[in-house]
Amino acid sequence: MSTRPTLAAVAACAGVSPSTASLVFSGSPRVTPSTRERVLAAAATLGYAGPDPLAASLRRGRSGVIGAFVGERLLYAFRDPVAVQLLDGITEVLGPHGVGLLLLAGDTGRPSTEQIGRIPLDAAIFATCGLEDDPALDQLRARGVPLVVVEGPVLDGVVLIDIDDRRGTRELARHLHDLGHRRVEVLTMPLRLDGRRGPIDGARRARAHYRDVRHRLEGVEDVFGPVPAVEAASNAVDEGTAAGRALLDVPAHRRPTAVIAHSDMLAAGVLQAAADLGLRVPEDVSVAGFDGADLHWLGDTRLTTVVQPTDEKGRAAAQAAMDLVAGGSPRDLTLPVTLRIGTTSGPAPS
Amino acid sequence: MSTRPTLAAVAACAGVSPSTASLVFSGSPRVTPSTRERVLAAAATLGYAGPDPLAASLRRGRSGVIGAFVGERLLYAFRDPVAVQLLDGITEVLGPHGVGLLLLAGDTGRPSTEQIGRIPLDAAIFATCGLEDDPALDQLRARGVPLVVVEGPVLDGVVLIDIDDRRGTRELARHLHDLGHRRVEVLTMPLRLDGRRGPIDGARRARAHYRDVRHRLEGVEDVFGPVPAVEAASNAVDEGTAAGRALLDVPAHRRPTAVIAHSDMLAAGVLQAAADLGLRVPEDVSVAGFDGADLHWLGDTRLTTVVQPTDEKGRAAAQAAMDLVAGGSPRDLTLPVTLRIGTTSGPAPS
DNA sequence: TGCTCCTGTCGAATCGATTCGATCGCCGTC
DNA sequence: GACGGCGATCGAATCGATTCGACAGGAGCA
Repeated sequence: MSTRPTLAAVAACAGVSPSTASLVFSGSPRVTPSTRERVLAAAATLGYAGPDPLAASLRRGRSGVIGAFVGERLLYAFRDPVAVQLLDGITEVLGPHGVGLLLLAGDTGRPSTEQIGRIPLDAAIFATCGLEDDPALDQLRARGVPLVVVEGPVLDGVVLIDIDDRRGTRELARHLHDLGHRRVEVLTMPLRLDGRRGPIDGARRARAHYRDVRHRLEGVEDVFGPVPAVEAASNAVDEGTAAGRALLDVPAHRRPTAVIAHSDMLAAGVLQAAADLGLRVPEDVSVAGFDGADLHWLGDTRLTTVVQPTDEKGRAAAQAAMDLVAGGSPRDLTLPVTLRIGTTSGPAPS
Repeated sequence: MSTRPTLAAVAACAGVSPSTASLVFSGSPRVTPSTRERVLAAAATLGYAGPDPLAASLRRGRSGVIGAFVGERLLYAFRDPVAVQLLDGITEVLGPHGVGLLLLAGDTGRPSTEQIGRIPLDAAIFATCGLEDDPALDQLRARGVPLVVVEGPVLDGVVLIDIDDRRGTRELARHLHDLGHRRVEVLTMPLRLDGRRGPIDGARRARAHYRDVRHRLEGVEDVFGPVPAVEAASNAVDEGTAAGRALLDVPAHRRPTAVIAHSDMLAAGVLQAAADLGLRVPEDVSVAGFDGADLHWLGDTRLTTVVQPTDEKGRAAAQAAMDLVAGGSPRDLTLPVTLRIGTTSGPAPS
């Protein structure tokens, strides 16, 4: 009662050696049915529910836990359909392997360096926080934990799962260019997580933390050349609305004819802002996004966007992590994106 | 290079015993600064990044990981703002304690009984899946893992964090009754996760898996007596829309004057259905929800709802789990809810 | 009957750290 | 000068299972 029985106790009770008992619980076929039954009976008698995962993990050298870092506090990270879908893709692969997913949120100020050192992880996936100088990342590297980053920094010995951000926004930009748009503005996701919003200058851009943001900007510039860009403080709909209002609530001759947002969430906000200002989409202004998330509350409006294979990205990341744990050395991967033209882009107003 | 250094190696290199080295890494004040430095220097030389969490866990008897069960597949569970907020509340407490949150989703058919047995958990929280006969729950109980259930079944030795569902819907029902409503219908969350939807009969109701659903139904009946109820197949907006259409698309004299949904998500769907049918809310029909989630896409519409302290619920569950791990015996808890009257409830049409 | 081969079971080492009680040396005090 | 006390360090047991190589006994074959 006071303490849970051990495998050794079960073995003793069944009159076999601990090794044999262990074989039974690991489902080895090399143990006689009668012996197996005797051990299981002893286990039932003693109320033994199977080997202690901690001890087994130590011996095996693996804990069966893979960590996923999401940059922000959970509450905000999970408002982002892309983050959720990514995690879903990850669990889809991990689950059947009997591997658990541990969430690590960089919420409470200090990114819990303490915590990271104390938790048994077989590998870690940097899911939505591709910082280039994340201390948590460094620490895990030092500990020798296999690492996978999703759209993160390029680092030695770290597997990178990427998407072709730049090509995506380039095609999108070309689409808008073909429609006659010349006055285009970009609304980006945060360059750093410091709550800043507003126009992006060179200095700010140079200090960008996130590679994907840079790439999505470059794709647009491949077509339009230098383009005014505005930064949102977070990837949230109301951020998009606020930024959209600032972009669109100007005299018509100075108003952009198209707004390219770096995410569907932000684009949805811009649509809202346009509606608030009485602007028609796409007649008065075209709006485009990125991600291909299905934002059900948009109703019949189909956003013009760059569709990325988010779930595939999650699965690939998880698979890479599993491979690393198994001792393999999976290769970096860049997944393709596709342009999806919806009802929010049209010819530039004359 | 081939294998990571151990604490013993560091100790040897520093010329101290393993025990002393261990003291250094656990930050004990009882070790001389010069010794400490020597050990740390040796660690740096060998590239030792701190004690192996697995070994430490085994010795300590704790892994620093707490599991959270979310019933459905992640993708669906996280569409529910309540689930997300609950998890956020949990991490809010766990994070500062250096404890990680492991997500366990009952996704892939078999609820991964295998997985549960292999993962080192200090405690588990059943977050959004209060099944009364969950095999995972039984297994964890057998293993002696401390358990907390949120709005789940009442079980011996399991801490229950609850909210006052029944009182909440009772007050809501009284509000509607006071407004003159007499023809009221209820739209419930799933009674079981079997994908069934439609009117609920006695047999179905008797086989309900979820206590909170029952309680929310009883609260309404406390005021209105037996009331027709319809079940949604999941807690999703479009489920609410489908059910709402079925409820409202009938001749006016048979149409309910008020629909009480068991969640804000479902209520949002009903609002959508009403809009689709050209019904005004609340002039033609009143709609109420439950949760107090802020569904930003509702715009200016403020849903009449029962507000539950979701984050507080998460924090309480996490705190209880921490207490259990520490050897305490936290008490069950029932948190209060409050009625919030919005713009979607008004006098019954005559 | 004797030898080999195979199968089921056992012993013992191992995974890597933590921790309690013991020890050793040093300083202060009587 | 001897002894008490205290603080830093060390030894060794322990956490609970896994696993490899050894071993014993029975079956098959010559």
